[in-house]
Amino acid sequence: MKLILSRKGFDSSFGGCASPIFEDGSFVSLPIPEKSARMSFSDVGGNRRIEAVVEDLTEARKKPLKANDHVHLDPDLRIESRPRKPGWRPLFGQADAAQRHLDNHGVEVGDTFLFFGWFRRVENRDGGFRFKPGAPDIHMFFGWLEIGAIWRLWKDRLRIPNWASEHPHANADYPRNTIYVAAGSGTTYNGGTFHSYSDQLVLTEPGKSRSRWQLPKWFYPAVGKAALSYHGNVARWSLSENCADLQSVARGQEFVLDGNDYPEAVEWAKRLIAENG
DNA sequence: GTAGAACGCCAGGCCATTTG
DNA sequence: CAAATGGCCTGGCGTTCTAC
Repeated sequence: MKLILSRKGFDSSFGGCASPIFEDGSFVSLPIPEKSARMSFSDVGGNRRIEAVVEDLTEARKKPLKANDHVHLDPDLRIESRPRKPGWRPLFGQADAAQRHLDNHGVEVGDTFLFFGWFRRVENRDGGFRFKPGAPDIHMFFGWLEIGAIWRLWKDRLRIPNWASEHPHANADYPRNTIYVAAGSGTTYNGGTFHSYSDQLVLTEPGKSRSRWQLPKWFYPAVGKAALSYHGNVARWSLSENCADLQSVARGQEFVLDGNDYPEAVEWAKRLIAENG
């Protein structure tokens, strides 16, 4: 099995601010703006009115984001984000160079995506949201998807089932357009978002900038084995007593780790999902 | 000819610095 | 505080060079 650490949601260029962690510890990864998309912030919050949060957090900017700005809802992990058709399951679409990276690493059915993004605590003051002064910017896991099927839409002729038709990569014409479907059967599936904040979900080393990560010790690149993709340079890594520290790369969306080379990864991911999913 | 190596360029992220 | 700017980094990919 392979693990794929996947950077998704608001970042410094798309969205331009952190996704919020609320005062009760719950959080939501904000979908990135995309003009040509079919849905807006107002359409994808479901029980969580993310459009209000987005407007509050960006209103001081020159070009604030608005509730009816269109968004690319991907990965689509929360059933409650939208009214769903029967049979719905979490989906994740990828294309272009990032999809090639996944192909090159042989990502296949049975592998698991762990999605992370840029998060920061927010608080509610005078009826509006704002980032909590002094709260750190962190990279944090917010959801997962175990691959049950891969729709290689760019080369295989197949009909997208009705329940998946709203996904932004469905009936779209991206190069190497591919959709990953959550594993499962019937109404159960293995994918979703984590329910609330836990230190276990945080990648960023406390007190450091968000790209400096603190990982389990076994993450450290083993001699003769493939390192976490994009992170083969050992100078990026350092070992301390209990963990491996990593200067994560600025570039890249998907970082692949081969469970054959790092057997601890399988249990680690299972536990992360079991305890936070 | 053809496969593979070498090269240069680019995209797309984060971040330090500067500016307001 | 936030916004703008430029630097840095690494895999993808097209082009050219090299070996057979």
